[in-house]
Amino acid sequence: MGRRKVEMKRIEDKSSRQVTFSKRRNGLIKKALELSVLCDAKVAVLVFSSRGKLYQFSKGDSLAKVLERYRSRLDGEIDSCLGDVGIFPRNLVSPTELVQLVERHLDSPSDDEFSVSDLLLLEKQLHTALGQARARKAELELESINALHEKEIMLKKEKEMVEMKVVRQKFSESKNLIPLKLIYLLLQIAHLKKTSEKGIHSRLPNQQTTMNLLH
Amino acid sequence: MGRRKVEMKRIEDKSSRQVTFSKRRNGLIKKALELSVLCDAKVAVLVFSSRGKLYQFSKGDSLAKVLERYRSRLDGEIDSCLGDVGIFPRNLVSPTELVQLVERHLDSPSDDEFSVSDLLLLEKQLHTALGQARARKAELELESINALHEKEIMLKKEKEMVEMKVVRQKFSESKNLIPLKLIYLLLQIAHLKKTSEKGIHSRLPNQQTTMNLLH
DNA sequence: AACTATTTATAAGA
DNA sequence: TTCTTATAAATAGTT
Repeated sequence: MGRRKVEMKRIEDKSSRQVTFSKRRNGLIKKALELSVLCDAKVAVLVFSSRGKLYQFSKGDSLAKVLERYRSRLDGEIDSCLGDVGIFPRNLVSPTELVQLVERHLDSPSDDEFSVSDLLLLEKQLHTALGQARARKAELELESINALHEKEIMLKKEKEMVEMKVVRQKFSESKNLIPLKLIYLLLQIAHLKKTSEKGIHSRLPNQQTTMNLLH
Repeated sequence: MGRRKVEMKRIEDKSSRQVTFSKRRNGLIKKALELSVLCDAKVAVLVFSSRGKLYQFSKGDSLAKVLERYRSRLDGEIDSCLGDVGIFPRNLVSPTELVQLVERHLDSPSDDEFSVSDLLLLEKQLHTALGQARARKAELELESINALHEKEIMLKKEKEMVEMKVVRQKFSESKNLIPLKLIYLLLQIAHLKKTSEKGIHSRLPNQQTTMNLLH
């Protein structure tokens, strides 16, 4: 819809490709807004320029929620850390061995003072706190891409505080800390596997600290 | 762009809202396709109708990758690890049922506990796996320099160092044995959830076995 | 689901 | 880049 019809293929001229990108990106986001408003739908649009810059739109829900919703439908995606946790023992013991181990344990469980409900509660709390921080952060990001970084810092600190609060509280109540330690290790491994596979550059507790924990 | 101009507000008539939704959704996705082709960009569009049905488009990358890219900017991965651990049991059985199931196993008398040397071996194995993953990750990290990410990493480190400090302190006070059984239960449940949800081949003890163990 | 009168998006030009 | 404008494209209301 311009002076002439354009072929549907990559625009070779860099300059006009840039101009078209800018115009059409705005157009797409406008259309997305209209769709969400007129039809009361939840819409998310993510656009990465070829240079990697991100433009986004979402309405009807925080983008985080839209993504969360999408993730819950994902099929082949190894997206959950539990999936990763699930794989890892295969590298340590054979499946058969593992089955035997588990069966032996379940057939004659021990009297463990550790409360599973405590652990589940803690995890639930963590999940809630993190989810809230995450959703709020996403909202703020949508407001201002330019102010993203400063807000990120603030939110991280906020999130950190919430996390620490829960962790501290839980630890102070618990007499049995080891299970969390192991789970933490599992999560670390899952995380590291995931990030190294996908080339994501975020980090877990640094090496030195973790080493100390282990010995 | 029709017979008359429409106000930018929710269409009240349900039928015409549905028609408009369908038309504009297709339009939006077409526009997204054009943008990605003409300008060589990575574009993802997610649309949820008000009844929750998902329509999507992505090009230039698998949608999963686009989302992953977004997620990597949004959150540290460990957040989602914890988050996923936190929510996983819900889809399997009710939280209450789950807690009861697990506790029933744990509360029974024990005559078969893992030895300390078994646990030490497991830790050693975990440590090895962690180290390997970390090495792979370090390689990848050398490749990419991104100022924003660097800052994110620093923040993350800071946060996690504080966390680990607390964790380490607490652990140093503790000398408990590790309830491996709990870990295995978690793994089983995770696996069950995964296989039942996603219909993926078994990786851990197979589903039948695990089911039998749980009931 | 088609049709078409109109509005809207945008390609090229300034 | 931004604006202008001719034209292509999308679509609201109709059939």
